Amino acid sequence: MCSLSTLILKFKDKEVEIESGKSFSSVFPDLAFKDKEKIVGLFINGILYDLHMPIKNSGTIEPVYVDSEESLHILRHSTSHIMAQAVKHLFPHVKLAIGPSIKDGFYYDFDFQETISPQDLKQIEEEMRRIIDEDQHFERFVKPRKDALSLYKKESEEYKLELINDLGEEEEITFYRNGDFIDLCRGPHIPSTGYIKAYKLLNIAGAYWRGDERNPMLTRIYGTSFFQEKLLTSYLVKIEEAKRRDHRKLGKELELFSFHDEGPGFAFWLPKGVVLRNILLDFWREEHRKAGYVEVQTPLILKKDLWIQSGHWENYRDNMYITEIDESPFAIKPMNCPGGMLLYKEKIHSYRDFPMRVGEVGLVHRHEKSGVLHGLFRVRSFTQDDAHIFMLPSQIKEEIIRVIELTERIYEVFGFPYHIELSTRPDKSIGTDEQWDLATKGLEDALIEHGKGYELRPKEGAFYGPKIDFHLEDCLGRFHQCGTIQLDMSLPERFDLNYISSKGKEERPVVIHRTVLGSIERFIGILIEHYGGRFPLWLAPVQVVVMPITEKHVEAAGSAFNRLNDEGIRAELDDRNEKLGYKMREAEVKKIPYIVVMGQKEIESDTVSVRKGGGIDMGPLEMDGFVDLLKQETESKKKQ
RNA sequence: GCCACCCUAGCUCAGUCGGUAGAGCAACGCACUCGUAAUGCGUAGGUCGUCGGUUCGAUUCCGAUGGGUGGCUCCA
Repeated sequence: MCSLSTLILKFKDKEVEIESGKSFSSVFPDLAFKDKEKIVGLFINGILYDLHMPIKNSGTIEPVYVDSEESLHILRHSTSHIMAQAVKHLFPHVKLAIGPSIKDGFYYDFDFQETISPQDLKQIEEEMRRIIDEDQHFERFVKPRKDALSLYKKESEEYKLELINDLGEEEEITFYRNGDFIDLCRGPHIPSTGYIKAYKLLNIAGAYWRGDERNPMLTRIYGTSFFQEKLLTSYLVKIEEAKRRDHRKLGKELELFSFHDEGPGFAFWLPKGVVLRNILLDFWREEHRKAGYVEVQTPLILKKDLWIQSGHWENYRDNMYITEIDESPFAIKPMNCPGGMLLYKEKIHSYRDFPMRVGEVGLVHRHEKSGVLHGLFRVRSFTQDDAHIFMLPSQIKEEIIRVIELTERIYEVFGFPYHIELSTRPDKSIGTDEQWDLATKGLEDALIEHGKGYELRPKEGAFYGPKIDFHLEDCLGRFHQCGTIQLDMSLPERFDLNYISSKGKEERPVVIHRTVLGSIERFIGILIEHYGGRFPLWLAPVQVVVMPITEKHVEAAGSAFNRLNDEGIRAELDDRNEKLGYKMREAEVKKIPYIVVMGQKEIESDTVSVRKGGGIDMGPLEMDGFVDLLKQETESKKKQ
């Protein structure tokens, strides 16, 4: 890198010569960009820079305009600085940690001397307003390490000192200044604070310094910002929509499940919730039967010795509930696999049995830390749609592909897009390097052959093997981990599993653990939010409500209800002595798919009046036709 | 587990700068017999999460504890 040389910047078909070390803002007059005031950064050879950075390489440049994804990143990073600046004005003794931009906004971590509560956010926002209105210019500068350290020593900014000390010797130590605020920062930043047209501080949370629970707990303030007020508004509307769809709220309103102080993290299932669970499991069993699975059930409580043998005692004990029976220690199962291993050993297996696909809808209990519990998404007791597949090492790839395909078939019915992650060996694990390499390669090969892309998650595997995880994307763009495929080369060893090979010798089988839905509880939570409580007909706990107009029509409504009931349709009869509008409203609030009205007209014409949930009047239908319609819609598992 | 905040009737929420509480909906009763998102009137319902402290007096202030919410760490 030569600071005195001349650089050549290419933009479209133009070329400009500039002096090395000048910033992009100084290049502007020489390049014919349109809407220059809307440019907040540039790509040079595909790498993002802001307008403050000195140019040190020749290359092709591409402007970054307001409202692109990259520009939002720049904007939000700058907004986090302004928030820190405002906080520093209001709380001069605060210590600064870090303040990056994140997916939907930004945060800054502070070490406050005083406690900060959500009420303080308003005041901070007001101070930010002042800074933004001043339209302070951002300015980038470099400091020698020594100066940078002494600056922060003087101000007792211990976190900043730690950050500088962690920077490599050869790295430049850069700062950004706007107004009276200086922060150690790589950038990029917007040209001036006035670029922030809309911002909002959202919430306060605790966060460990550098994400390590052994470190001090800092105070994190989250916020977001946009280049346009209306984009902030629509973001806030989206948050409101997510609140409306919250499965904890809908679960209560729709009477699906409940939680009680007496069992934190343990869901209670109400009649309608149980209907939903059973429908889901019926569907699951049907798909698994077609895919060649059998189903078993293993006990909830098993002896400690078993958990020692499986490695859970050593690696998973903190998450296990321990109990005692006849003075010997037992544990409630946190996973189904050890029980499954015992079942395998029931008899001698031949290579001809393979692959053996053994499902188990198993209730597991895990002690989760109290702070992580979250509705059905994170509970202490949940039902895994588990299966263990026993097979030859040579069958790994094909079998994993079959599991992926089964998973896809099931997700497709709900209309969930998803992505796949491959997690490799964690620090705390059992098994040899060789086993791990082989298992990881097996998963990798299957993913490559299957052809859908995947993300690599180093060290995120289970303690007994690498895993493939499926992350569903719901209708609000949030991700949820559901299915998982884990290749296990350790349990077969620990349980001394064997099969008789074609050569008549005892050999070690390979085991896959896998789930598709992951946890029935979590999956139902996701379904509730995905559909906003308005389930497609095949899943709806109540499919039809029949309502007579007055007491005179109760009998006719009753026979309509009986007919539906006999046809296997989940119907309810609302024969309360209430006005039609009242009952109608209640059925709509409960998001019932179909409402049947029975009055004089219907009795005379031998029809039923049908209203589709959501307010669509379908007019009078003959009962036979209506039943067919319901059956077809149920059968097709139509998405909405 | 950690940080901040919250906990008042079945639900959603007012309220009390310390003098033992109120609305709407729901429930129940009565009247109305009704045509596609709330008929009217009335009745009942709360030791203000629990325990302790300060105080003449605590739902209110303080402390502990339980549960929840938003995050962090962890995870199906």
